[in-house]
Amino acid sequence: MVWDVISRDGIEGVTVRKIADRAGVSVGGLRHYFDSQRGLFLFAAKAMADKVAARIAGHLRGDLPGRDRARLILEELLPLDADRRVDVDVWLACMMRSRFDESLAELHALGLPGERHVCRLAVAYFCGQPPPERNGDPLGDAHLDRQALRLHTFIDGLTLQAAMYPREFPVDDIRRLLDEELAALLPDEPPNQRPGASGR
Amino acid sequence: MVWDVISRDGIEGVTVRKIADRAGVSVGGLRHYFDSQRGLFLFAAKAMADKVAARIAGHLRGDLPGRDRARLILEELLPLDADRRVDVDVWLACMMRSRFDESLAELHALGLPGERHVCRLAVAYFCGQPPPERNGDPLGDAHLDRQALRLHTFIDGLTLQAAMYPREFPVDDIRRLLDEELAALLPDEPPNQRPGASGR
DNA sequence: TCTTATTTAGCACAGTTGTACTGTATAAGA
DNA sequence: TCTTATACAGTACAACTGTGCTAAATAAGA
Repeated sequence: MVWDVISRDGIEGVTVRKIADRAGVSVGGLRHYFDSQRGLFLFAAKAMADKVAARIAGHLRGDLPGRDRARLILEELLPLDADRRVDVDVWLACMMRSRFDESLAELHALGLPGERHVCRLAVAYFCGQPPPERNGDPLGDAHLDRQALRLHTFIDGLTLQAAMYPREFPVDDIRRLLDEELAALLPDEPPNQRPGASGR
Repeated sequence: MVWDVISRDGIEGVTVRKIADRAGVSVGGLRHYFDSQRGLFLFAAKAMADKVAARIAGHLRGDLPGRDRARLILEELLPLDADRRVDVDVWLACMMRSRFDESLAELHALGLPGERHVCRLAVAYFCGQPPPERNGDPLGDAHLDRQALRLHTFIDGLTLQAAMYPREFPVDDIRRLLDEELAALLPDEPPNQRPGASGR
């Protein structure tokens, strides 16, 4: 689909003909479903976002220890396997393009708040706090909310670096970096006690 | 120049005609200096990298308190004014494209190590440690080097977020987030003490 | 002055892109 | 059966792209 093309050739390689070829139809056939390229693009991007959101929602059900659940949630944002690598490539490309392409404004508006909410969810589960209800709600504990935002920024950076330099960021390293960051940001002791002593 | 076009219309808006228009020459005139579009692109990208590197090198001279010097260095990587916003836009666009455009492999290869070295420099100055000499050298203190890599990832994330959502990241907030991260990552205690115990 | 090299302009050309349009199967309903 | 709506294929076209080529302007040297 569109995703593979973006992930393989970059977002500039997305042409109606290439997509039609890959989908096994003709350009006219494609146009029957999408009246314009922007429609196709928006559909693909939203479908991808929905897919990731569904995977995350799947981790909200069932009963796991909070920290495991938090890790599973956050790992959906990282390029830890072929699927998620494609997701990240598409996501970054769409975010980049949405800065200049007005037709992707909808995606742009949902991107940052969506990720932020996911990070808040993860932090809440990690610390055994009640998760925020609606999308923009901050965490009850102000300090914890700040840590959630720091985590968000860190994850965005890690995503970017790992996506751009996959050779320098093998999967195990990404997981380890995430774990270390979680341990440093949210030490499992009463918060006014010395938070050092993280694994060394 | 090329930079303005990238920053205004995105990297996909970079065409020889638009650049020639903006530069006040004709397409033929441009071609006299750059035999191909890739040459032009590479030149612009390297010139931008050199400009930023020169600004950072300027902060290495003179004598300032280590922490101020560290902040000045790191702030060169963040979109804190119009110039640096353009730099960041161009840099992100080039990094993105260099994943698929083989002619930018040189840039790609220098991107991550360069940023990493800058972060190591900043951390060294911030903590009064001897700065690394050559580009790939890690910090002497292994823990400090890990913190430098964490800082690097955080800064990449902050850069990305601030570049994509300038409205949600006013300059003062970016500065504050950087300061908070520095304070959290590198608490100002005697260096042989356990890291952590950041006052709260 | 004439000669020559450099710099710039303008145009042509082939290739690619998004999109509109026409025709043709296929399936369903009456 | 005929009718009709849907799902495609194929093509045409205008716009735009990078690049090559030719010619003119300009500067410099002798």
